[in-house]
Amino acid sequence: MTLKTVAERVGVSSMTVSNAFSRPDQLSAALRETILAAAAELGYAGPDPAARTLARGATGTVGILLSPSLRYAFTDEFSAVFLSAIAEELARSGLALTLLPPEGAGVVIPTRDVAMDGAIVYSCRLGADGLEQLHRRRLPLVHVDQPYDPAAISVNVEDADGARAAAQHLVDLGHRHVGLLVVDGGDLDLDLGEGSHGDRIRGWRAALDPAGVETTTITAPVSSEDEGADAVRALLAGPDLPTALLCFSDALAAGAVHAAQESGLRVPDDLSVVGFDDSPLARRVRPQLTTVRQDAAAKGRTAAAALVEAIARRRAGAEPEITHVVLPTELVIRDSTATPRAPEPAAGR
Amino acid sequence: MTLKTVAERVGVSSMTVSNAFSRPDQLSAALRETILAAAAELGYAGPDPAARTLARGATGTVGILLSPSLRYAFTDEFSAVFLSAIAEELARSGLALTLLPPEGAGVVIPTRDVAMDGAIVYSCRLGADGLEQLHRRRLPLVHVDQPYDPAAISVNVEDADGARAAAQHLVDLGHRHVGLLVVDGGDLDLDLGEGSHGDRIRGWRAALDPAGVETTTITAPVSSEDEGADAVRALLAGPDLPTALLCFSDALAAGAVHAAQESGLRVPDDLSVVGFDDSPLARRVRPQLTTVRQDAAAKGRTAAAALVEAIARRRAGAEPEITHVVLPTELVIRDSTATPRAPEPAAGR
DNA sequence: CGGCCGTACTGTAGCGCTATAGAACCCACC
DNA sequence: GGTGGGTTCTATAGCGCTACAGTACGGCCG
Repeated sequence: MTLKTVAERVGVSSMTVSNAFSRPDQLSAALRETILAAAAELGYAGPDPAARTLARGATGTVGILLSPSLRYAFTDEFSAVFLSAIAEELARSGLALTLLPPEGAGVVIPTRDVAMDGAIVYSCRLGADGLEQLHRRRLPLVHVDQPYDPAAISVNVEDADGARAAAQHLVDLGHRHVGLLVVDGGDLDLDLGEGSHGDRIRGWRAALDPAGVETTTITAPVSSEDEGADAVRALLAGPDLPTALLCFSDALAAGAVHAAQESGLRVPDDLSVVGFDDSPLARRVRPQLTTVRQDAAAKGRTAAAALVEAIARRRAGAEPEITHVVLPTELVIRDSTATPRAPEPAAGR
Repeated sequence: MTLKTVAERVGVSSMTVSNAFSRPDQLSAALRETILAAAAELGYAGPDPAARTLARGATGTVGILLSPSLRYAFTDEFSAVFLSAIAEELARSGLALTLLPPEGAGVVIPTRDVAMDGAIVYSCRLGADGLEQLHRRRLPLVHVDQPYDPAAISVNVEDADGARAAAQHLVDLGHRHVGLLVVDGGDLDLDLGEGSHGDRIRGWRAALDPAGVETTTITAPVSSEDEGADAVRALLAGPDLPTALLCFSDALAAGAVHAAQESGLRVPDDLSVVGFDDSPLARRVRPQLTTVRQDAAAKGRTAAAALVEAIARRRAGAEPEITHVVLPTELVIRDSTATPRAPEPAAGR
């Protein structure tokens, strides 16, 4: 059941049937109707996508490499908005979005073996297998929240600036001991972390260290409310509590708030909590979270649009245009931060 | 830069190079090393996926058709867990997951034009364009939360039973007027809705109607906390309030709880609220939600596994085996339901 | 020493489609 | 009435790979 089957049935060349499906302006409307009717009657669904892909050199799909786990991307509300914005922007160009498992399991490795027109790389460890395979394929690529690479089209946000503003806010309120709640994928070097992660930590430090603020770093395995709560429970069980907590994400911050409230602390009176992202969650938590706003939907749309353009240039045979977009962040002060309850007379330690 | 380039460089046939990449057991280890080294040196990334797809008849990708909007799938936490379970289960077979925009925008229509080995159809309107295109392609398909179709492999949950149990719980508590908070995609016939949606409504009614309970139906455009809150705010602004609310999802129920609390009502004393799904959200809301539990991860894994098997059978030339899995639901009684505050002396109306 | 098997490699024929160039024909228009 | 220019349809040559059916050869056995 191919183009040829239909062509023979109608008595035209297979090229004409191809045109009936793919380039309607190349034949008369009447003949096209005849052909489409014959195809429908034969149960022919249209040109085989695989063959078309090979002949045209375009797949209609774009990949996204998410790390560390697929689960994180869906669990985190901010990330979910980002993903859906990408998918929707791509849909406007008729492109589907393929989620690429970061590590190939067996003999088939999606990052190497799935046909696609380009890919978005989202907060992946450098050196990850999948990332290297994508690069080797010379696909049009857009990096999002990755460390700066002059050779790669990238979309980032002002992570460091936003984080610094958040930390400065705590310093200004008078906090002298601040907890840092970050994500530990397992073997990241936290203080020299890559991409967003490292930038935020560096941003916090840029405000805290010069002010002589004591810090305590705690980690959650992934960015989720439950993991954030667990990490903070462990912190609260120990001595020498910080008076404020800077969190890598709103999800972690929300978990932190719950854990604090559970153990009888009041937020912000006993513990100030700052999130990051300003996901919808930030306004649902009570008290509403002070956080650093970034626009997930804009980030997704920007990345998708950049990739669509890169693909178009490639197809036109043009040189790729390397662009580096940096979207703004903004400190949003809500109800989860306040002056520390009993300001310590002097710095501890 | 093709197989042939590498073949000529090494001085072997292109078939041998192909084997070096795809069937290591077909050549000596030494030659394979030589070939791989030459490929690396030339910057050859491996066999072109598009050509391989055409020649082998397998793509390494599976589609998922989500409706009504991509956004919903990510926004709803339950659905996010379901999706990530699918993606993870597929990854075990080396398959990637392609998100298919439900309606094609332009000349390229993913459901018709993207190459894939099979697809999962998730809570889609029957008659949706995308759905029909997938069927026409005769792809291995698995339906999830779709209306019963004897010809389609399907995974469903006991929506009606779960919903009936939830409604019966309210009846047993003595509620005589219950609100139904459902999703209105725009033009669904609510009472005869399809798939999960209709089943849940029918389940509620199966307990409420025989007991003579008065019902008020309100709708939210999508299943999200914010939309649920909006819908309930509108309800609360009117007269003749129900004493309990049955919600299509936990997200809607959570929004309902927030809206009720906002306007000074206590849950469950002034208003009982029942969710559906038992997503992680249900335990985060205060009071914790009474809800109908279904296992999102199991549903995702089951659907993915069924599709993988259907693809394998197809590849082996075997007849498809039509299976219909129905996963259990379970009423989970937590803190958001109670006896109505001031039991009306007799039925109203 | 001939026959037979297993391993290692090769040649060819597609997979189903589309790009491109070109053939056939009709319609003006000078 | 010839010529140029549309429009409509066709023939061919790939796209880059893999399945399959070989060929070549070394070793082992009777």
